[in-house]
Amino acid sequence: MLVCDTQNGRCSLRIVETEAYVPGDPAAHAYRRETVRNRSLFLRGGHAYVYFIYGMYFCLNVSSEAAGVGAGVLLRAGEPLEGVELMRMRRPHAKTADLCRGPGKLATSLGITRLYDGVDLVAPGPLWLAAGLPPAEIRTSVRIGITKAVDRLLRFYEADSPFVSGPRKLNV
DNA sequence: AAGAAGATTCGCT
DNA sequence: GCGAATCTTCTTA
Repeated sequence: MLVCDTQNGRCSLRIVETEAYVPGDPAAHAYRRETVRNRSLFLRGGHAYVYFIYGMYFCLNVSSEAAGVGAGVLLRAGEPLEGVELMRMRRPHAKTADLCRGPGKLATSLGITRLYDGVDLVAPGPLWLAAGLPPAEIRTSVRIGITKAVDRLLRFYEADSPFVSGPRKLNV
């Protein structure tokens, strides 16, 4: 689960879809070198990397390797748990099932901005990861929206979740 | 110094 | 299904 506290209250969700961006991966933001933008990917696993994309959306990653390596897991979709009303205020036109269906939507619904970049997600703070109900079955597919390393099966999603974004074909 | 691309979403056709 | 919105960052000249 992912929990986010803001001035307006608490929101939480159960993570149902992720994508891995691994060391040596041409599609990864950390592929070339450490920069001001991607430095959080180089923190010890469990830190937030929040970036701004397409001039309007934020996306949240969890760094996933030892300090200095540079890798992360993009949180693509979640099942809303706490704070559904607050999420609805942030995305007034979305149906409940769509509140966190997609990386930009997920960040918007939870109120995640670059202010959360670099936060330790396994320590007390405004944003953290918590244990939740594990998925019954995890499936894989190619990653969505990238142009490099397009064949790698590094997208992971809960098989039967209605809160997953994008295609749900088995191992494609 | 300038330009293009980008781990997306939404609205319209 | 397609294109616009919108801006930061990195690359190239």
